[in-house]
Amino acid sequence: MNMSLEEKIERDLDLLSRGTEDIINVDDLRKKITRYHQTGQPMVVKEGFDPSAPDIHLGHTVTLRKLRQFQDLGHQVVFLIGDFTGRIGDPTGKKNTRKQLNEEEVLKNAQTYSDQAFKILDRDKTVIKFNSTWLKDITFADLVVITSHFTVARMMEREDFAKRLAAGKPVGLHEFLYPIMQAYDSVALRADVELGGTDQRFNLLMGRDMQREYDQEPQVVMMMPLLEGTDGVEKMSKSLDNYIGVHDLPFEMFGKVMSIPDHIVEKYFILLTDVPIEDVQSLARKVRTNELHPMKWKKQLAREIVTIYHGPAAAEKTSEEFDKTFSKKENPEDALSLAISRGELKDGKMWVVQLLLKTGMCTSKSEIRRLIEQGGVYLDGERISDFNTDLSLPDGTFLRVGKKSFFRITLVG
RNA sequence: GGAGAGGUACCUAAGUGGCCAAAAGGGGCGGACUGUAGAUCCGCUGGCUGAACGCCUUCGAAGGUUCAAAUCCUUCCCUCUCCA
Repeated sequence: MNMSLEEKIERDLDLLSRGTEDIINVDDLRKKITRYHQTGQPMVVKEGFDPSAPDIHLGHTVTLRKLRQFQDLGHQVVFLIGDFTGRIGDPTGKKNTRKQLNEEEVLKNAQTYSDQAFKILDRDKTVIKFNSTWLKDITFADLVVITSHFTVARMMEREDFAKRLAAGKPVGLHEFLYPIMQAYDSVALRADVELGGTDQRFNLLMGRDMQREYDQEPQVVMMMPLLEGTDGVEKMSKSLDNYIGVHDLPFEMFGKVMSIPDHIVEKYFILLTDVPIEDVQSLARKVRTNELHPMKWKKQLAREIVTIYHGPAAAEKTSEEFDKTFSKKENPEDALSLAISRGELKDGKMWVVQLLLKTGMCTSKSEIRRLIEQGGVYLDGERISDFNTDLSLPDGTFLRVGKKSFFRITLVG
């Protein structure tokens, strides 16, 4: 079908705006899109990645998916690895000064990081760059010139710096350099668009300022909302252990999605799935009018997400498995296998505490004893509440620890 | 360089000689319940010992005083505020 130029531009704008929190500014974006359609010159779309946490979770995929949309429309994505800045540690949102990483750690993380990102990005349409390429050669003299464009007051506008200062927390001088370097990256790349979370507002805007200083057209700043983790309150992050990893196994991924509170389900639909926006809204409406049960709603979300990372077959299977395990309380099929060598058994028996230690989920025996006394341990569906019990363990015995951990015992040797 | 405040468990934070393995809240874990790993309620939350209320280690670090130290003293490290 033949679209007019106007229609193409509006279509692109609509698509790219889905789920965004803020775009600074939309007119600039429209101008750049128009130029693309007129001249065929793609936009350079940049996002920087801090390689301090090597595991990608759904929180990261919010902007990655947006980058993918740019790619699908024909634009050039630069996956910028902040190997140089990573050694400083982005102060964004931190209540405390971040620990600095050494070069080796940063590079290793960068590798695993980009590998995982290609679960979402189109590898052929992505350029990977390291910001050390240009930042490492900056001299002290250069730095003086660059930093002279910015004032201390300007730096202190930043909420997290101001807050830390007000709270009597330390702010390292080197942390001022982070936004400056990130802004300089935009100059080095001649970025047309930079993507980031809303927490990146300050850093992203610095890029615009810096580009003006270097007589470049300022980049469009596109901010995506921060994704709450499974607790529904805090930003998804590995350190808070409220994350859903793109590498999580289907069952775990499904379960973690099911553990999010109801109020963020719609947001997850918008930011993490390709379900058309009208459908997302109609589902949410049905939940509000009690036409759709919140649990069913959430199960659909879980299926959508598992489908993206593991395919539709896995999603279907996992969904049934979940019902069996938690709604009907049956033993799940794919429990982790726990190998026990026959030599470790005495008269075919093993002490519970010893067995639990084998699972590797508790490191201290006091913790195990507590777990048992509180009734969190089941063997073949029977609760073991005395830690003095010796258990006979035939091959294939089913061990359940707490709500979510299941083991199938395999005898070896 | 000067003056003052502070560093307590995963986090916030109380405790200023014995009643302190250390209040309270958050988080986490377990149980009950059910709508799911959601909500609510209850319990647990340093380690060791096949378990008694027995031992060991922990309140920035190292020493010291004392029958007894998170608490007092000395030195050191770190942070904040004000002044220069």
